[in-house]
Amino acid sequence: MSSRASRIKTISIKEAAVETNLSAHTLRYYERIGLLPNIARDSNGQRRYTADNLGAILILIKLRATGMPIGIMQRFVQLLEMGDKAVAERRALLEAHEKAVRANIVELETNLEAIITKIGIYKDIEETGSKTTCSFLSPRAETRAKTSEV
Amino acid sequence: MSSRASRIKTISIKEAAVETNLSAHTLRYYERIGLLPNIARDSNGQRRYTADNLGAILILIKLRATGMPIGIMQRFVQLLEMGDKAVAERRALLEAHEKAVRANIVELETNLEAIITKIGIYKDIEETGSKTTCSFLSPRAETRAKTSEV
DNA sequence: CTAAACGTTAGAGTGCGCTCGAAGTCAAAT
DNA sequence: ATTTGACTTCGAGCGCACTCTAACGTTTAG
Repeated sequence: MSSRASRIKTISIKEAAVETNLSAHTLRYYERIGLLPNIARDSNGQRRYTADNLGAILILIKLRATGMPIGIMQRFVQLLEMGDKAVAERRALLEAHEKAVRANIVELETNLEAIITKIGIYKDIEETGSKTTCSFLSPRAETRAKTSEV
Repeated sequence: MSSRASRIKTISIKEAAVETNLSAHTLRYYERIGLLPNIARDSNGQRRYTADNLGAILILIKLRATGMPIGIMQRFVQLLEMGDKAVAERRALLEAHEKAVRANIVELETNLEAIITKIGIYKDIEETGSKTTCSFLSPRAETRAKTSEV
């Protein structure tokens, strides 16, 4: 195999920040709290990010973007550090998260439905100039009198 | 029309909390910050919630559950208080929110895809007992050597 | 030689959305 | 008469995920 020293291309924290769309502050923060172990340093003690590091960061970003709390991400990274013998646990963790995200999406869609219905009611009001008492569209109010109209 | 006094059924804050799944604390908080104007009081100064109030709360909850920031909700409530002459603005606000929520759902789905792919990779590892170098499934790492495996 | 540009650390601060605590009022139950 | 319990206000506190500051070190350009 080939490995005579650091033939591997690495990038600075600033470049990594650009690549990942995180701030350098956040990259350091993630490292501090254990989400990014094994970030190499150069002779001046400055961080050098490898392609693998970036790959790891990108998946962490996806986990965050889907609402995984930092605490669970820390657990996930711990499992990563345990190597193949923790693959099953890692999978279980991700599957639990998948379930949570799916539930979240369903909740968003359901609530969005109701909001869209409300938009429709506003359209009607704008067109007819007043509230067409079409009460089955709105479970309450909006077809009502003065108080607490929605 | 019928309205001889308070023939309208109202409920206490505790009951409203149960109905809405918010805490009484949160109901008071929402009122304080202007999300719930016009909550009536009884002779002892205690809050009494009408069905219309509950209706309003329920839609506020849907807005929050879809990620609308409190600040925008305050604006929405202001528009509500202006009555029909602000219907168009209200609709615009909700339509902007609809757009944001749709974008959010798409983002969740996209990221979830990537996570599910990773779950698939873990399944493979569990089955074959090692990493089948099938690099097109994983844009990086996981099919790699020791460092920063994901 | 100095200044700018970039990095480092430890720790403090921020913004959001609640959540709670303290001190007080009131009414019904004992 | 007093206790219980639900309510009130106001302000402080909390958890999360950053985000920034201060003080300092190193490298490069003029």
